Amino acid sequence: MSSAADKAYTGIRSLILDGTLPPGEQLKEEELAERIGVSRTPIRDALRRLEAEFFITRSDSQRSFVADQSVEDIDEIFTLRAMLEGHAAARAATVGGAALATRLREIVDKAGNGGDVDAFLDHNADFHAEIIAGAGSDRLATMLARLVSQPIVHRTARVYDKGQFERSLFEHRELVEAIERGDAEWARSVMTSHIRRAFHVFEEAAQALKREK
Amino acid sequence: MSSAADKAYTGIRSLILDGTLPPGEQLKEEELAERIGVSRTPIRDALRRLEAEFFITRSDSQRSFVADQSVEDIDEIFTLRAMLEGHAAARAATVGGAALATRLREIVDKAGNGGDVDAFLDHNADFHAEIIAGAGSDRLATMLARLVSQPIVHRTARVYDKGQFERSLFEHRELVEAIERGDAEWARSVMTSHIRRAFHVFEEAAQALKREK
DNA sequence: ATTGCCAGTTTTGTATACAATTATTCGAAA
DNA sequence: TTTCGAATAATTGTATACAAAACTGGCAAT
Repeated sequence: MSSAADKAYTGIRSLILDGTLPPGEQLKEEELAERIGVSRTPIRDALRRLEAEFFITRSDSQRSFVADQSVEDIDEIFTLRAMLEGHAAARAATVGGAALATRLREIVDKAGNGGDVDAFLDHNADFHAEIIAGAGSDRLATMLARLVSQPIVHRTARVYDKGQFERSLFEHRELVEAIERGDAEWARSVMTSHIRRAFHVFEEAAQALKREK
Repeated sequence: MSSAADKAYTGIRSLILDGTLPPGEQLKEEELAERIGVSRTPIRDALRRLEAEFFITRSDSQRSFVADQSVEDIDEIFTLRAMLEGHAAARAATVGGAALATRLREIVDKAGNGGDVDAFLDHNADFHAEIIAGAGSDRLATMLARLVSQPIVHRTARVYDKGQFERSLFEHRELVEAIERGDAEWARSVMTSHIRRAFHVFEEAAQALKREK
């Protein structure tokens, strides 16, 4: 991908993810351009992209703001994700066949069951990507990509403890089994629960964090 | 909205909708700029927007092409739309309350039951917009807006006959009733059928068109 | 005190020139 | 004929200057 626009995209994204630009903050093209070290043109591109991915919202007068991340917003994202990805799993079970099941099993087998957060995140990303690809729907894949690039989704896994990693892996294995047998509704259910559970883990962690303060 | 970018967006959209730019055709920024009468900058904006709405796709080297519209593509769009809008209806039934039901009933009552295609399209757009707004989920609304702006969705109603308009109105009334009673699953089912039926109407019309040739 | 409006400031929109990348053509070698 | 590569053309990317629009603050009228 083009260098400056990519730099702008990842740069702004990082500033949002690490909290430098908090929710509600206005994003000014010129300021960002100076900060990232590119001109306004690639910044504008990046803002459009981030808007498509729900990272930022635009006012009616075209001003950009960092999107909210209230618990309601997160709930909304997880709900949509559960629905869309449940659908992806169902379709994958229908059209993926044995080949998909084999690829998924390989990914699951490679996953260490240790507590390495980054290793789990890699495995998790691979696994979900394979299922989404297996569903064979470009638009579905695009919509999910836009939803899942949301900051909060990334952070959720950080609050997982060892037991939750294991539980996730167990669910992944069950999903492989469902897909192996071509049972669409089983696959959908497992995926839906898998994602809804992730939401509640996050929710509890967020509340615990709030109590600490 | 800004004038040139808007002109570019609607201009390119029209060129795609009326078939001047057929599926698969490459869109060249400079050529479009000349054609529409603006510079490349607003054209680029418009292309990004049209990409978000699945009107165009980009190659790995960032070249833009008019998106395919095979029956499979249409099926995919209607399937996603049925799922998302079914969810919207369910949520609307849960959170919308009597106020939403009243607004919906007004829209339905205002709809003439004659065969005026444009009048029906207006009513239909209003009705669905009200339900989506009633669901109170910005991201869901955004995703649906992107899906439904697809060319084919617009064209579907054109092939409706009088009986199908009446059937649509009937379903709208049933939806109001479900929302009035706060029955989320009833609302979801009616909406899902409503949209899936629309798909099959389109599908048949497409096949009939093919046979004529 | 409140409202409305005007001037100044800030921010985004647009055009355009040039740079970088990607595709294509054409000819030479196998 | 086919394939490879270099030259050339076509296309998209980026920076920048200027235009247009939106916001802000203060002042006047009520």
